[in-house]
Amino acid sequence: MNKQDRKSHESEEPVGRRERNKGEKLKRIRAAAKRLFSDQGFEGTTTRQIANEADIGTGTLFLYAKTKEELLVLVFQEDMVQLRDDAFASLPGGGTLLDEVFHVYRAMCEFHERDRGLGRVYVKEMGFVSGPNRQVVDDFMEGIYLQTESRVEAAKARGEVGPDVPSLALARNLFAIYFTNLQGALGEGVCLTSSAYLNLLRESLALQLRGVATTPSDAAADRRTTQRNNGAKI
Amino acid sequence: MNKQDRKSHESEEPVGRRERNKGEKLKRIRAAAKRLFSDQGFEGTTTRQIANEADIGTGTLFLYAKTKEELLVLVFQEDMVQLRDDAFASLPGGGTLLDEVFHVYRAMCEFHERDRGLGRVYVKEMGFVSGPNRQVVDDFMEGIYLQTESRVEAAKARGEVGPDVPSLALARNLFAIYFTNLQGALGEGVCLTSSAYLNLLRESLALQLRGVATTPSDAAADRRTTQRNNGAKI
DNA sequence: TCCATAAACTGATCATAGTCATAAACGGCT
DNA sequence: AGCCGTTTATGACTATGATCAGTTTATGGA
Repeated sequence: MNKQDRKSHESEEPVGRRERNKGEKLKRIRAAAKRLFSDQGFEGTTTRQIANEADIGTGTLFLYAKTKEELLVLVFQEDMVQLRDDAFASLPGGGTLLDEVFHVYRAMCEFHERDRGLGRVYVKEMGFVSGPNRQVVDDFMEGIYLQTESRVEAAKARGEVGPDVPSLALARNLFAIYFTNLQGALGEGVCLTSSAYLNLLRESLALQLRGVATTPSDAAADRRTTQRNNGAKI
Repeated sequence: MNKQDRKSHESEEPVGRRERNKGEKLKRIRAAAKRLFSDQGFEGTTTRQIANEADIGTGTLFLYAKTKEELLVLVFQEDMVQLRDDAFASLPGGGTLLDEVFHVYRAMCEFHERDRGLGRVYVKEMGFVSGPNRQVVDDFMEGIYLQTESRVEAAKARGEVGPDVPSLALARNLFAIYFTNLQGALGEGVCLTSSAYLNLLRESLALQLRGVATTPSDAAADRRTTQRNNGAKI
């Protein structure tokens, strides 16, 4: 409260020197971690190197990230949020829901293929981040789900998806399918941008949309959906 | 080849002392790791403790498991394979495919709930095991998929599932849904045996089976499927 | 039986993630 | 300004996963 008073008549800065310093350091840490992880990989980089590059003490680093893995989260967050929103923003019009979902997840695959080592650690740690950076991951997922739900709603409006289908649950299932495929492919040596892999992913996503019904009526509608292959040549 | 010759006329043992010793040690390591991980958790146990309990040198341990995580794989393998096969073997007759799949994954959830710390590490490492123990994980997954496919085929025979549905892809998707739900629940504090969580899981699996179609025709058939709640009380 | 080779074993040693007691920097108060 | 409680910074230190050069043990042939 005093801080607010002070701020109002002494400075236009929204924060004191303390906060500002903290922000600066965090930025430096992010930059250092990003550069070093990219250059030397995750395991090839030591926390000391990062601390050094960020020009802080080795102990200080762990005030900003409880573990080395959290540093990675810190780094990836920026890129991934950007990527996610770009992918959703660049959806070409006139496609099916499958086309749209595949478009997004393909973009993510392409991203991870660029640095598989980092991708591996990221995928591994994603689910088990705790502390303040937990929020970062949660927000990222929230964004995925919200934007997917929005596409699902649009598909409902087109009559492509039944009105009683739970959007969030569907979004979560689609992500689960993407994520587990990703995990498998990163674990083995499978190339995430090979058409073999991408087709597999697309078919898996299609299967979630198609369901399991016997009726040949919507099997036709579905075949229409499945065959538009969106540039992934066999 | 010489080994075979020798074996045939000098001893009934299928292996020499060397092999036998190796087997013995592996057993001791497994037992030690199991006991210590259970008692003290994964992170609370040091590799030295395990080596000590198994009565081998600290360096020897790493001849049997390249990393500490591989020790975990070693331990879980026994339990999980057993659990998996028990779960499939104990399927009550007369249920839908959803009932059957849910039965299996619920059993696994119950198992992991007993030791969440171990479960967390297991889920984390599962996908990225390399070296000789990679095979252990692959075999486990193979078993899941094969047995699930077999249930899918049965469902096809009942007319519950369309004949053109790819069994393996479906099995993989169902596992993906289970696995990602598990990961999320272990990451947060969510109880894996709470009916809230189990219902969520069941609904997610149901959604994969139901698909996204508008047709109310099989929505009816599906509702029948979904409501049999298999003991998970709300 | 004895030797030569290869395989398996070992604990001292290393590398590094993460801790902690201490110190510096800060902000509010008089 | 000058003091005081609080937050932030620091690097020596600890704990532990993993390695490796040297040793032991098994094996198969002479």
